[in-house]
Amino acid sequence: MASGRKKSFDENTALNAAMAVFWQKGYVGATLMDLTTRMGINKPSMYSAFGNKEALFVKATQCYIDTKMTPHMELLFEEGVAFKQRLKNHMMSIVSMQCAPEHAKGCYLALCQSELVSGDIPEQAEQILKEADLMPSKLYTELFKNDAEAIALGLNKNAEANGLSIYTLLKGTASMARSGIDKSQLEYSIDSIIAGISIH
Amino acid sequence: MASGRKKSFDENTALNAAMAVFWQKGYVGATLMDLTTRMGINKPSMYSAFGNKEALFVKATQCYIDTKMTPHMELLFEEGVAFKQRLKNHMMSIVSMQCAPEHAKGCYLALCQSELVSGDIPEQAEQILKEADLMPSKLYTELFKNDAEAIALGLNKNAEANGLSIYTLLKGTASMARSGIDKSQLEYSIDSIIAGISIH
DNA sequence: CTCAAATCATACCAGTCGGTACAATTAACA
DNA sequence: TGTTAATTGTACCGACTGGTATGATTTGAG
Repeated sequence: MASGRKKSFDENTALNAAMAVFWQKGYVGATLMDLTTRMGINKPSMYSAFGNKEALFVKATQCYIDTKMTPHMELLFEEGVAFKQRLKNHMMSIVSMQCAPEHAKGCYLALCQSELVSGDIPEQAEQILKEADLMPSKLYTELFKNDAEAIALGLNKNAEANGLSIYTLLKGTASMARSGIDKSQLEYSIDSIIAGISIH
Repeated sequence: MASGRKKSFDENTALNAAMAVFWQKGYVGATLMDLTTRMGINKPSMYSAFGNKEALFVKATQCYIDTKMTPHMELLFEEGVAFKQRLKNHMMSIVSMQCAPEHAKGCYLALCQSELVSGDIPEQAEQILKEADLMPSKLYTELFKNDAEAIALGLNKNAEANGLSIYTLLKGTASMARSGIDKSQLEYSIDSIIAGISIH
């Protein structure tokens, strides 16, 4: 069975490039020209490797979740670290990424989720974005509800509200980071608010 | 001097409709079709009345600042109201707008500012968006720095950091609101964080 | 009533959008 | 070394983008 010409690009490398473009321009704003140029391939290669723009976006988004988002989440459950410190490590780690110079500022997901209201986002893209938005909410709530230390501090009483406060703050830093604010100033805000975390 | 046919639409009404479209879709996402349809006019009428898409956007944005943003700012300086209460009134008023059902959820400015990173926003649109982003930062900082009550509370020591914390939180509620969260839950977050406002 | 000025609707412009047909190129197997 | 399967580059598709030229319509002033 003769099997043909070799692929001249690495799919994973190309996917990371696509992720960077969506991170910068969102779903609608990213054109196939933007994508294929930065991926270093041309349209037919992209379509044969990923399907279409929507499928590429879904894969790029999943790649973001797996490689960028998940590592921050694991900091929340690190053993031998105090509850508040875990929370702080988690948030600082996220803020650091939001301000990193290697890619677009802010949060890939927050940016693309803001496009959902337009009604111009295709179905599967919408689905993964909505799921990704619910995930941290649930995770924070469960953390506040089940963590032994959090229970001892009485933070489990308002687990959901406390979780939403954390999430709200991080969405705020994402937005501020996208506007180009310094990392140090966001860290200072996080520090302040964590310090006063009665939370209630 | 004969002077012709009457305009069949009200410019201000049309401008408000355009504002609603940009609020929903951002600058790039809002097409002339979207705009003219919701404005109830056709393209030549739009171009003769407003210039082009960019000029329409600048006017719509200025309209947003004047009619939507400014009123919230005045709550910060209301006489006979305690400092923390003014801050709370201000934030609650903004959150209420971010969740209002009459128009798109979230913040018009935060949405369009997030498009700046793409590099696809024309010059004058970019300028007004950047100015509008700096304004609240300055205003909060000055409030913390100069308000008699804030000085008495020692909040003037970290005026800039405190101001940025407020702004960060409100950008967060804007993002959460856009995702469709309930107003009551955001109010709860604001309440909690204002309560613990040592701020430091 | 006439005529000039302003707005209206239609139809069009070049450029770009996401997506593809097709043929030239490349490589592994027989 | 052919043969065949896969990838590549080019050139194209209809639909839609922001923006306009044009002529019909409507108005007020003389």
